[in-house]
Amino acid sequence: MSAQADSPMDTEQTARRSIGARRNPASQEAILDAAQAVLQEGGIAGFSIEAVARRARAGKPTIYRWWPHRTALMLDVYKRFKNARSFPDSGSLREDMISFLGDHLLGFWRGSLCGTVYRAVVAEAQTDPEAAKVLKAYQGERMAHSVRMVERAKARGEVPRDTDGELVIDLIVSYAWHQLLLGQVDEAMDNVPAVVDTILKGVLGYRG
Amino acid sequence: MSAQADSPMDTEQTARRSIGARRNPASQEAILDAAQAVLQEGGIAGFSIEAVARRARAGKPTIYRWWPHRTALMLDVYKRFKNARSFPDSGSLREDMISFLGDHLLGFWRGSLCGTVYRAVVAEAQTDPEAAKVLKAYQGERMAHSVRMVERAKARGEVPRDTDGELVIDLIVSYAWHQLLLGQVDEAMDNVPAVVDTILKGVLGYRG
DNA sequence: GTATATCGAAACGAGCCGTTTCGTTCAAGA
DNA sequence: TCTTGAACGAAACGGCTCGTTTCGATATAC
Repeated sequence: MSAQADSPMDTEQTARRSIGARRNPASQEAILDAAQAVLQEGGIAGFSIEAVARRARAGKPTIYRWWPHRTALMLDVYKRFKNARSFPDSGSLREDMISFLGDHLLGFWRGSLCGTVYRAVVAEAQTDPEAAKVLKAYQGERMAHSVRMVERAKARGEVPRDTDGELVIDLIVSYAWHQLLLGQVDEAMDNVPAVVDTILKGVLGYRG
Repeated sequence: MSAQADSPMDTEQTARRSIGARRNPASQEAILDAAQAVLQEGGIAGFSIEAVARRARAGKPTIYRWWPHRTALMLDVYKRFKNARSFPDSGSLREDMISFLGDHLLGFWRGSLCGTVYRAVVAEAQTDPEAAKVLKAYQGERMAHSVRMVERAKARGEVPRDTDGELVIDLIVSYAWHQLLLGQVDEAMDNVPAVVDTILKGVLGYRG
């Protein structure tokens, strides 16, 4: 996260100008930095093209030229966070799930302040159908990766072959979303093992 | 739902005036009707106090006087839907949970078009901290009611006394939220029994 | 009879929207 | 070498919604 290393203010000291008949990478960087800063500070509420342009010392037309919707800009910010994080593979489904929920989802959102950005994206998807489509596609892609956790457990004989892996992942992700959207990520960290155990073993002592 | 019976247009024909030094119920009704119509037609995107006031033929100050935030107005619209629905009490926790998830949450959101309103409320809570507080309070209130489902099961000896009822409810609600916010309520209906069974019994055949 | 609180209407300044115009900068191509 | 053309930041545009204020009319409560 290069943006984390630098102070939020020093996106650029000298005024940027055109570098000829091609896109200026410095401007692109500065705009993304500014968008990230604005999102993290004010959430989606304070996120406006005007604010981003001011902060980046860029012209509004420059932003509109390269990002058709403000959702596209937000998603680009989010993708900068989405670094290559390898999925857990501890040899135990329970450990994998705990790491997935506590580390990959909740911990990641909390630690990198990326949760704020993600909340904004989810909120935007409730408004803009285009954003909804992009988010849904992203979720599908993540699901395809996450479900391997369960597939590996099947291969180990840890769970039966006919286990619905997508349902298991979905329950975990749903819990994480719910806590994120209610602003309870910190508190939710404590419940991680209990959530995983409930999904794996159900309500202990349940007599159906 | 009286608002469903009437045409969306005929909130009032004659202009409403003050009826003295007290709140005008007709105006309150007209504003809620208008807010509901605007939300259902345009989602949160087209929802503005101006639009509601125009449609209700009401003054903006009248709205601001009685609803401190637009979120409060949206939530009031939602509550009009949610009223007078008794929680399931079938004598079986599994049946209660299936009814809760499939009927009370997903089915309700789908059937009454109320899901659109709720999505808007959740999205708004990502923007406005005040809205987030209101929504969180509402969730807490609902949780207090929902958790009785589990308490009754404890009384029947269906689950142990030390079962974490809030966690069980939370997992159900989280799943419903996730599907709602991704616009997958219809598809989610098919998974209701599987979700409930997973929460109650875990992954069948899991060998931890 | 008077005080008081409500109502709808209209207008306010502020902010952001998305677009257009303008002068500058410089790579690409003739 | 010289011209073309795209990208840049700055500024301004008309239009919209915001939340607030002012206003005259209304009718209850005291």
